[in-house]
Amino acid sequence: MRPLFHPALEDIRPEAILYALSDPERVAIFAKLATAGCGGTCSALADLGDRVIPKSSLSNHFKVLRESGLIRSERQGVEMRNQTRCAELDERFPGLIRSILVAYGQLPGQLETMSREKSRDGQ
Amino acid sequence: MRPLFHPALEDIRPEAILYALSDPERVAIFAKLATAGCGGTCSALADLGDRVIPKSSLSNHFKVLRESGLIRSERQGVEMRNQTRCAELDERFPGLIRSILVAYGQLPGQLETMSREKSRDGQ
DNA sequence: TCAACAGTTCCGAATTTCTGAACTACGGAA
DNA sequence: TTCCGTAGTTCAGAAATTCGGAACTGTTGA
Repeated sequence: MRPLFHPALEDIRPEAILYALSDPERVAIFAKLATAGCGGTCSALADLGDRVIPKSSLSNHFKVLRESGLIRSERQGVEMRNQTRCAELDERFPGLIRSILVAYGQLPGQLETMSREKSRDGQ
Repeated sequence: MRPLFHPALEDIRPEAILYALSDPERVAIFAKLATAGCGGTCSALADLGDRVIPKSSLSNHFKVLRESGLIRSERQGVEMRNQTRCAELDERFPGLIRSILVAYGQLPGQLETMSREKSRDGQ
């Protein structure tokens, strides 16, 4: 297995982020990952409720998320641990991830403190 | 020529917005359109500096932008007038368009007053 | 009626996406 | 050590999408 590629923060491109998150399945995966308490393994995320994502497709979704800079993946024993790079990303693209998740109606609790411009003026 | 389709505000899907703006050429077009004073015709937007977009590709870019709900197109005589739907969009997806354009380093002056959560807390 | 222009549609080539099947990597049991 | 089971990756070919030149449509002005 070839080593996993993760772009450096400064190499993350907005078009890659938007492309990765223009697929509702990937958004669902990313949003679940951003939810504290989720193990972050592939198999834990395959079930979308209405359909189970084939594992080759799932693996590809993780690759797209990883190489766009949205998540970090690390092998831990037999499984893969995935976590979002939200904090870093918010530094580089302030408010971007947050407003995307809000648009999808997927803002998880953990992210509610991500951007400072949060609930300052009543909304 | 078949009539131009524009989605109603409530039918606009975030995945379509992100997909449309995951292409840097379309972002460049959209950002130019958002700039006050730009005529908004296709031919006025074909020149990207480093390359001229073929007109069939350009027409397709406009179609993607239009059908995702990002712009409104209206025939005016022989040419087509295009304008962004930023104000409406910001109502439906607060802060989204703004943070995307900021991420691309493309925030035009007109939009600086778009979102209320702007420069409230120093940045 | 015709020519010129702005933009759209068509269609074939190139690229990308999808997913089942085969494969690799690791851990545990014997 | 060898074998097995589990987690995930890679491969490969079918399907879908994108790209862009050529032909076409709609509009204005002569």
